[in-house]
Amino acid sequence: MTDTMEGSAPRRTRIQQEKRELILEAALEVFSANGFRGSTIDQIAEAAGMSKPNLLYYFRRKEDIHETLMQRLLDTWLAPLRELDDIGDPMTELRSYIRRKLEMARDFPRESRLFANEILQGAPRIMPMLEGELKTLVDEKAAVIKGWMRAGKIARTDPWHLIFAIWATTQHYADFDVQVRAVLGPDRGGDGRFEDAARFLEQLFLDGLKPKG
Amino acid sequence: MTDTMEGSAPRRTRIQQEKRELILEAALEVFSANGFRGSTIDQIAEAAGMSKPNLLYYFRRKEDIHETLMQRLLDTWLAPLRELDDIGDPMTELRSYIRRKLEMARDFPRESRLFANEILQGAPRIMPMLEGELKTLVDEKAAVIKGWMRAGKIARTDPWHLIFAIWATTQHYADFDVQVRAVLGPDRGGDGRFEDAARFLEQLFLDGLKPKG
DNA sequence: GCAAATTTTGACCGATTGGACAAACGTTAG
DNA sequence: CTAACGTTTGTCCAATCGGTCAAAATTTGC
Repeated sequence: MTDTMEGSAPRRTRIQQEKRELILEAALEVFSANGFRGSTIDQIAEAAGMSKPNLLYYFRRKEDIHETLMQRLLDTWLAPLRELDDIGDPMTELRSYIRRKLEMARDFPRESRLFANEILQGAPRIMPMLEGELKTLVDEKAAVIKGWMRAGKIARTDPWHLIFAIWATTQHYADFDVQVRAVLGPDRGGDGRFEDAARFLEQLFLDGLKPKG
Repeated sequence: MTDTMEGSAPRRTRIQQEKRELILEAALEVFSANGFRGSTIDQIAEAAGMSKPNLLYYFRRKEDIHETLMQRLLDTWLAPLRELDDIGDPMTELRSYIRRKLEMARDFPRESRLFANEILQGAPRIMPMLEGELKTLVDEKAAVIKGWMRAGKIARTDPWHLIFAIWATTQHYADFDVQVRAVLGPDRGGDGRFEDAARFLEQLFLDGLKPKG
C-alpha cells in the first residue's frame, strides 16, 4: 500500500472497500450505543471480527472512523428535508416529510443516536457543517414554507421552529427509544408504536389540539 | 469517619454537606458536557477546586456521583408533569405545562443533557425508575388527559404520544442547543429564541398548522 | 510459479484512567 | 493543651486506552 487512503483519489482494493464497510458498520453500532469517548477501538474491532491492529490498518485513528461515519450520515440524514419541494400541496408535502423522518427514526435509529450524541457533546466535529451546509438548507426550506404561509396554504408561524419541532418529535422515537418503550409498557411499546406515533404526529401538526367544531 | 456515608442515616458534617454539593455541581457541569464515560474524576475534581483523592473521600466511586446526581435530577425533572392537574381549564393546563417545560430547558440545560445522555446510552442506571415511577406518573396523567378528551375539552388523540411530543419539542432546545443556535444564526439564535419557541409551540399544540377560516 | 504488494498478527509502548493508602494536616470537644 | 476525629494530599498501582512496529501470512500481477 503506497497510498495514504485519505487523499482525493482513494484508489482502494476490493478487500479495502469490503473491510472498511465492515468497520464502519461495526463502528456505527458501537459509537451510537456508547458515544465517541465511551467507545474503544477494541470494541469496534471485535464487532467487526478483526484484531485491533488490523482495524488500524484501514483507519489510522479512531477519529477517522468517526469522521467518515459522520460525513456519510449527514447526507442521508438531510435527504428528506432536501426533498421538501415547492411543487405540490403544502399540507401533503409536510405530511410526507414528517412521515419520512419518522420512518428514518424507525429504520435508522443508530444513525439518529450517533447524530444526537455528537450534538449533545457540543458538536465539536461537525460544527462547521451545521453553520454551513445545514443552515443554508434550512434557511432555503424555511423560505419555501414562508411562501406557503403568504399564499394562505398553511397557518402563519415560525418556519425554523416548525422544522425543529418535526426533527425533535420524530427523532425522539429513535434517541429516547428505551424511555418510550418503558413508558408505553410491553403491550403498547411493541412494533405498533411507530404507527401510533405517525397517527398522532399527523394530527398534531395538521390539526392541533383544539376540539373540532 | 466511622460512617460509610451511604446508609439510610447519612449523619453528615457541615463540611461534608458543603463539599458534596460542590462536587455535585461540578459533576453536573462535566457529566452533562462529556457524558459519563467521557468524564474523568480529575475533571470533576478540578471543576470543584479540589484534588482527586479529596473528591474520592466524599464519593468513593465515580458512579456514586452520577447516581446521586441522577436521583436528584428525576425529582425536579418530573415536577412540572406532577403539577398537571385535573382542576382548571385543560387548554390552560396544557399551555402552562408546555411553558414550564420550556423554561426548564432554558434554565436547566445541563440537567436536560445529563438526562438525555443517560437515555441515549440505553438508560443502564435508571431503567427501573423509568419502568416504575416514571411509567406510573405518565399513565396517571394520561388518564387525566383522556378525561379531558371524553369531556370534549380537547381533541381526541393519544395522550402518551402527546406527552412525548411535549417532552421532545421542549427538551430539544436544551439538548440540541448548539444545532438550534447554528441554524438560527447569530441574530435569531440569541436570547430571544426561547420566546420564539414558546410562541411557536403554543400555536402548534393548541391550533395546529391548519389555516384558520 | 514467483516476486512484489497487500493484509494480518502478536508483542509492545507511553499516556491516561479509576481508585487505594498512609501520612500529614486541621478542627474541635474536654 | 491534647487526644480524637475529620479532612487533605502525594504517591502509588493495576487496568485500560490509542496507537506503533516489525515480522509473518496472504493475495495479486505477471
